[in-house]
Amino acid sequence: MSYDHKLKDKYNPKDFEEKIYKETEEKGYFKPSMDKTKESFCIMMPPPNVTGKLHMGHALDGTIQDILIRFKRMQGYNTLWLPGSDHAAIATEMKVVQKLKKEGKTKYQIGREAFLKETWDWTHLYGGTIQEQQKKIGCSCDWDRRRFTLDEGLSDAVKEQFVRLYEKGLIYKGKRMVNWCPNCNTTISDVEVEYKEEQTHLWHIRYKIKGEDNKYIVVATTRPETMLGDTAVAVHPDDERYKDYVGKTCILPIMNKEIPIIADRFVDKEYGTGAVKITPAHDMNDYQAGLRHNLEIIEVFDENFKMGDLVPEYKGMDLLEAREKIVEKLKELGALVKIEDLTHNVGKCERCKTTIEPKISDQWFVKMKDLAKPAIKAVEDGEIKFIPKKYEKMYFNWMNNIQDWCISRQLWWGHRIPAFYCDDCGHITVSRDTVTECEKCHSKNVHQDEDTLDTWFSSALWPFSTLGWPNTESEDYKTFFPTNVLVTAYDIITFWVSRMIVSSLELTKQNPFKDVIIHGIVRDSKGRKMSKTLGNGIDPLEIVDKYGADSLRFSVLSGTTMGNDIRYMPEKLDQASNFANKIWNAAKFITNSLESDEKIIEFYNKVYDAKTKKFNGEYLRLEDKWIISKLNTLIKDITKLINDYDLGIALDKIYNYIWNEFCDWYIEICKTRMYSDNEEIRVQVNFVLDYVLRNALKLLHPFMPFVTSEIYSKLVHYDDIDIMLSSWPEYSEGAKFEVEEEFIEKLKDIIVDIRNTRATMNVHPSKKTKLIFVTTKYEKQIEESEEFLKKLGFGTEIIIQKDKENIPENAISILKDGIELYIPFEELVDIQEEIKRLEDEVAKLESEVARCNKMLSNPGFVNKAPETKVNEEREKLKKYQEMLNASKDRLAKLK
RNA sequence: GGUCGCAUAGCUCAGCUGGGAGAGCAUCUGCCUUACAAGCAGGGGGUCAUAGGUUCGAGCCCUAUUGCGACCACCA
Repeated sequence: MSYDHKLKDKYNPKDFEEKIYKETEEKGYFKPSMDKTKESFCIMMPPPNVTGKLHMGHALDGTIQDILIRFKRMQGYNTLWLPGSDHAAIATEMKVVQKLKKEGKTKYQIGREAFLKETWDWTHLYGGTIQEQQKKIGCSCDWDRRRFTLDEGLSDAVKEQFVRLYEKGLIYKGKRMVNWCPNCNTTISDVEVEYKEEQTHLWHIRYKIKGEDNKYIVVATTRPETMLGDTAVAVHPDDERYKDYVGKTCILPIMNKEIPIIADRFVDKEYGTGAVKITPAHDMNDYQAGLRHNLEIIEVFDENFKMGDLVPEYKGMDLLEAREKIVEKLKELGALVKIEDLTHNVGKCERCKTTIEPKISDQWFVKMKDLAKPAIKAVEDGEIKFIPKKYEKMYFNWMNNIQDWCISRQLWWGHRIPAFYCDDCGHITVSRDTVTECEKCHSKNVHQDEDTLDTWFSSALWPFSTLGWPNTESEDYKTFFPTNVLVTAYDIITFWVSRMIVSSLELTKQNPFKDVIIHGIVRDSKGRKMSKTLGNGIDPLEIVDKYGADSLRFSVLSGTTMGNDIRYMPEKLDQASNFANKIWNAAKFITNSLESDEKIIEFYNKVYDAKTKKFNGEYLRLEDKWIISKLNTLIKDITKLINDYDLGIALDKIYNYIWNEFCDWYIEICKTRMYSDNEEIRVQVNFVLDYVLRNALKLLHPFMPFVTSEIYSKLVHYDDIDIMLSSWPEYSEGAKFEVEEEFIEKLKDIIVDIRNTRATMNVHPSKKTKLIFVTTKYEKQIEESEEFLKKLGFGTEIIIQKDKENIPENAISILKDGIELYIPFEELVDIQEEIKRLEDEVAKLESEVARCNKMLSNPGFVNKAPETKVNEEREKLKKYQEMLNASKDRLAKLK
């Protein structure tokens, strides 16, 4: 059989990336093998918002997961990477609301049912784009198992969770001060509030102390209009100024109402006047204080955030208008002490920029304290590990101070709360199925709660709802749960990761995953967050288009550490595509000159014993053993690094091996053999080139799947397996050649030294001379390198001898541990130059010897440092001393 | 305010349980050497933020200071 080994002349990712993705997906390579004899490995992709577009964060997230999946797949695991998307309640609902707005409609006009239909339509239309984009960067997920948080199965899981928690008394309905957006008419989670600096005033108002003439307490407020609802004035308990007032009452102006003066630690003595008016209905802090002190809650505004009817005069007024009127009135009454300028942060709705109003309302809550306990323990016990570990602190900090979780949202797009109210007797039924009859009074007048659940309530189930839970008998659930790894950014540890652990432990009694890999955020080259408003975002798809997916993947990972933010340097893309190009050219060179597959395979069978995994060194040359040995170590390192999730370091190591060792050194060395007339020699070197490249490509494949795939298919065909399904290289003792490796390192040094020496001596590169090696240790190896050294143009003749006899007087010496090299440059050498060079060398060696001596004469070091370290130093000293003496001798002779 | 993190070459960052300061990019020098100039061979460049402490020995451990960042809470 003959195969096509030809690579295109130029590296151009467009020629093959899309093609390879399509082919491998069609062949079903992304699906799990479901081989029962194999261990399973599963990652759940954090579901991107269905409204989302691929950004650099996704690119990083996807790349990390894809690397792990491809790595485990090659290692033979039954691998599943399950993708999907999140319905993203607010984000999606807003998109549709905006669309309706353009058409001149509101969601209330068209009604809930029609609105949901619109939203589903929108979702079907735009929801798939991010998946297509993930394919472009090479994500090898099983797309057939893709899930959506509003899928039927997942919705059942959500109901199941709600009902179970409710039945255990862990979900309750309660009043809570929430962020309310008067424009969107909904509560907003704290995360969706953005703070903006605003110019305003601090109004100082005095409240008369009851029963004392001319004694007042002055409060400072930014919101005088809420004073109508004041039910107390608070001061700090340690505040000397107000000590006498605590326990007394004062008179609320305008309302002419008597309210108590209380002491509470939340008051900041330094701020304002140190006295605060308490309006429990319209301020988070005041509400809490109100609860602590049992204060009445008086609402000042009506539902539409106009003035209520506390004072008929202001009824229906806009808040700002009312503020003016009230301030005027206070002035009139002489209660206004002063107006201070103030800049402070005001909460705004992230979507519509309306000022957020705190509001008391009925909401559903999950009691978190008890649920959090096992979740904390799982991490404490190390059953769930965070990588890097520092993020466990963040997790603990959140979990140990956990508050009850408000899960209801006044939105339509989402899982509707499965609670049903009887209009006649008010009884609440929580049920998995739709309730049409009150279970208490059998009235048919029942209606379902209008609200939906927080998006995270469904995302919390993601690791198992996607596998069929609550059906714990499903094949996928049994095979893949608990999952292995979760990959995400640190900003959602609290909202998502913690809640998945909680839900999973409560509902399945198992940990949802074992390792949580936390990566940083991709920032721009100046270190700023990428954002739409700044316009500094980098579109990963543009990069794929220009540089290819492999380069994108390389650029987000190379030189990074897990967990740290990544400053995205576009220059890395050049580095990446240069690298791909380098491999391409090397591969082109190798495959173009390949002998026939049959001959190479025949040689392979001769040199390698598959049973013992051992190379027969007799058939290999020095440099072959060296590169194979290096590869062997690399395999071990990379496997460990990926298992430890040190992906950035792993990638850089492979990069370094391929470029600096394989291309710049090994291939250069091999050229003479590749052009040899002797077929045996050619086959031998072809085999090694192919062997090393093949395995290096495998190591690189998880990182850069496309270019490795394309090249791999052009190498010698031992079998027809694509690189994706080929087996991960294994470290083998039989591929280790220790002595030679050590020698090659020396040889490299020697060559550099020869070059440098010639440069300092001003010897023209074309001028050749004899090289005299003096060694008792490496005769054999030098003999093997002879051809190579000559080819490099270093010598006309290589002489190897055991002692220093017959060395010309003025030969230049290069001293290495175990080898001395003499270059008789007599007629070319400037004696003065050589003396200078030797003097430098002596100085260098002297300082080394001094350093060793210093350490060894330090009694602390000798007595307390580990013995191995001390011996190391002793040996170094001996070595340097010898070299120093040799150099000194020579210097003396020259002089 | 609470919690956590970061500070190392001009830039972006590595640096393991404490034991002679590293990579890539940039820069400089010499090379169009038959896979690759998107390349090859070399060189220069650092008081490891500051001040103390522990230690025979600190980039690494401890304390304080300065600067930057993140998360949570809050901003009457």
